[in-house]
Amino acid sequence: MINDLRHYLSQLIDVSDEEMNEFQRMEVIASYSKDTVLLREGEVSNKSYFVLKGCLRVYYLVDGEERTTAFYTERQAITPQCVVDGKPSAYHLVCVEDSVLVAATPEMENHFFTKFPKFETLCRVMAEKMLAVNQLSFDKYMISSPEERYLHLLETNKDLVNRVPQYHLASYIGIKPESLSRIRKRLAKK
Amino acid sequence: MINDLRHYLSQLIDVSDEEMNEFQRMEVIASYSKDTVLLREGEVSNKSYFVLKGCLRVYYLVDGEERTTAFYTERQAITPQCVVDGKPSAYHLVCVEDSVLVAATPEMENHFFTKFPKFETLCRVMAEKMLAVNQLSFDKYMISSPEERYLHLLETNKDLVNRVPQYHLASYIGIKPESLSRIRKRLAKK
DNA sequence: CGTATTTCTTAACCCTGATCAATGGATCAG
DNA sequence: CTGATCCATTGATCAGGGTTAAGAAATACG
Repeated sequence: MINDLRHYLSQLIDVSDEEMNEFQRMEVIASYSKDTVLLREGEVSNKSYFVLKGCLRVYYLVDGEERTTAFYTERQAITPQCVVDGKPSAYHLVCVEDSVLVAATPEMENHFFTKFPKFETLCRVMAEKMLAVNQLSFDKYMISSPEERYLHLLETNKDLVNRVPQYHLASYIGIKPESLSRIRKRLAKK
Repeated sequence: MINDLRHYLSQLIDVSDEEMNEFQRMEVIASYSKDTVLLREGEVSNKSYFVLKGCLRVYYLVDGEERTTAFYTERQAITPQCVVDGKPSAYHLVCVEDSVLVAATPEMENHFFTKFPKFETLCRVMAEKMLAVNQLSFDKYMISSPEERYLHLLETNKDLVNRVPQYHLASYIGIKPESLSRIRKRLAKK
C-alpha cells in the first residue's frame, strides 16, 4: 500500500525514497476491518486519516437514530474536529468496508513538516482546496431538494451508491429510507 | 483598520512592525459600499477576502431566484472556489453592508509566505480549522429541520439575525420568507 | 440448501413547507 | 405629504417527506 501512497503523492509533488522511507518508519499505514470504530462520539482522538482503500462513514446520533453526514473513500482525507479543537467529538467515524488508511497525529505531521518543509505547503494547499470543495458541496446540498441530491449522487458518485446500503444514502441526503424508495420509484417511471 | 488586523493577528502569532508595514505596502485593505458585487457568477476572480468590518453574502441563482448559502462577518475569511480551481464561479459574492476587507491574490500570499514563512503555517492551521468548522456547520445543517436551524441561528448568531433582512435568512435556512414568518409565529406562541 | 437477519418496498394517513394571492407596515424619493 | 417600493405577514390550497405497519427481497450463515 505504501506504493499507492507514493503514486498518489507523486502526482502532486516530487517524492524521494528518503521521504517514503520516513513514512515507513513512522508506521502510518494500517488495515481496519469493516465496522471498526475509528472515533466515538464524546471521545477526543488525535488521529487524522487518509483513505488508501475502503470507505469511512461519519454519523451523528440524533434521538437514538444514526444520521450520516459524510463518506470518505479512496484518496480522501479527514481530520476530525476534535483533533483540531481538543473537544469531545460530536460524531462517530466508522469503516463501512475493510479499509487501508494512513493515520497520523499532529505531532507526526509536524515532525514530518520540519524534516520536509514542502509537505507543509502541500498540506496547506490541500486544506484550502478541501475547504473550497467542502463549501461547494455544502452549497449544493443547501440549494437542492432530496430528489435532486439523489440524482446528483448518481451523477457524481455512482460508485458510492453501489457501495453503501440505501438506508445510509437516504440518511446522507436528509430523508428516511421509505422516502428514498418512493423517489426511486418516481424516477423509474420517467 | 490596519490596527484591527494587527490586533487580530497578534492574538494568533507575534507580529512585527516590519510585517505590518509589508501589509501596508501591498495595499490589501479597502472599503466597499453596500451592494458592491465582489464576484459574479461565471467570473474567474483571484481575490480572497478577510472581513475587518461589515458583512458579505454568497448566493446562487436557481431558476432566477437568489439562494443564499453563506454570510461572512468580522474576522471571517473566504477564498472563492474559482480562486482555487480557476473555473468560472458558481455563485455571487456581494456586500450586505458597507464593508472593510483585506483582499489578497495567491501571488501576494506567496510573496508574503516567502518573506515571512510563519504566516504559511498560520494559514495552513487556519485553513484546517476553517475546514473543520465548515464541516461541522454542514453536519449541523444536515441533521436539523428549518425550525431548528432558525433557533440555532438565534442562539449562535443573534447578531446576524439583526443585521440582515429576514428573506435572506429564510433563504439561508432553506425555506421561503412566508415559511420563516410562520415558524416565527409558531415559536412566539410558546 | 433452508432459516434468520438485514435491507428494501409499499400503503395509509399526517405534518410541514411551497405556492399563490392579498394585505399592511416601513422606508424612501420627489 | 404622497406614491412607489420593499419587506413581512396571513390565508387557502397543494405537494412531498415523515410515521407506522406490513410484507417482500436480498444476504448471511448454520
